[in-house]
Amino acid sequence: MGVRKSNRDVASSTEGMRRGRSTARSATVDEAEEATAGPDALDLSGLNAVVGYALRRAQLAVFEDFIARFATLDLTPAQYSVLLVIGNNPGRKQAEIAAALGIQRPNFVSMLDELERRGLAERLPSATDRRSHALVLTKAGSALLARARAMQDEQERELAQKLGPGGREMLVALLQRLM
Amino acid sequence: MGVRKSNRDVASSTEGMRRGRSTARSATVDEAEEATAGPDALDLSGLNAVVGYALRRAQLAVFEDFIARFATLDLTPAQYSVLLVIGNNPGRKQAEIAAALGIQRPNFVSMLDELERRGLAERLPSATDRRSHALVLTKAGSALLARARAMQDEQERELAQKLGPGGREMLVALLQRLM
DNA sequence: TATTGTTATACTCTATAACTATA
DNA sequence: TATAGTTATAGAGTATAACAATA
Repeated sequence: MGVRKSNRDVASSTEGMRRGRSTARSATVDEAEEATAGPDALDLSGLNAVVGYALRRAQLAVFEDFIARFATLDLTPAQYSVLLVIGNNPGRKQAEIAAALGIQRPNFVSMLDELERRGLAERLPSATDRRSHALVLTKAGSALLARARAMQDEQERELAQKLGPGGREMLVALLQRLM
Repeated sequence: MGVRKSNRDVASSTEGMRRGRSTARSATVDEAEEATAGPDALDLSGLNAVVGYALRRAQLAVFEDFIARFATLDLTPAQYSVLLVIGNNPGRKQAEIAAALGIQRPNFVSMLDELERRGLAERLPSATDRRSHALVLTKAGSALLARARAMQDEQERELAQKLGPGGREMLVALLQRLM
């Protein structure tokens, strides 16, 4: 199972996995066991109780939503994270940014190539080390990042509404403990 | 960014992403903003506050742990989920099992081929429809599933300890709201 | 010697089109 | 005409080895 999908039909991959749609309530107990059973629905109780599986499905759902929103900016989640970290840490070298994001150095090259091609980021020569590149955002990159941040904030607000009062902060705190 | 990794060095991909290691406490507020800052650590505050990013990292960490445990059984998370769903729903056809797991029908074929090759699952002829296959576990498949379940239960217990009193149930309930 | 960025490469996961045999 | 399983294939994401330039 994977996270990033192709750029075609993002929604289809999780279609068979979604069932009941819940709105904001108070978070109390495990509701995984009871499924909105259809006529000949399968028994998925064993899976729904598993933290790892719930994490995977939730992550897919959130990313799917993210990808759909960011399609207008032509940004993937990975590209957004790169712009965000460069923007908050200008002048750092590729290896540092890549490591912070858990991206292999070789794979980071083509990502940067693309961002540079689109005029969003730049590889400046380092003043102290002629091997390394100091990464910065261009004006266009900063502007796009600002728009992306605003869209991301909106998603965060909608997620917070789904999660109920205090739910978002609670979720993030719990997730932090798993890392 | 992706979820499933290659079968070689699973740990390396998230190496650059992990920082502070937290033990069981009570889950209260968002602690994402403060990072265990090293000498010249990067500012990742923007990312750590994002639900989607926290979800991705937590899911990678949990899967990494899962993969390491299940290496002794030579089972991937996907294979485990397939055995589990077939075990709980014997006699269903491929399309049903695949859809329940969010797996594309074409991609499910080779997964079943492998499980059948290892003598864990079987494609029986359907009594009512000569096009479809009724999926069942073999005795060996049921036995392996039992061992896998026990290992998975142990992981769940350890996760519950990391998450603190009521934390696991709370987490699953919150994740359900995102799907 | 070690590190930085890079190229080449391979493997996994995911997705679609199209075929066959049945219904 | 539609469905079940399958084949072939293509695209992302991710991983490693090895190279040149530099430290």
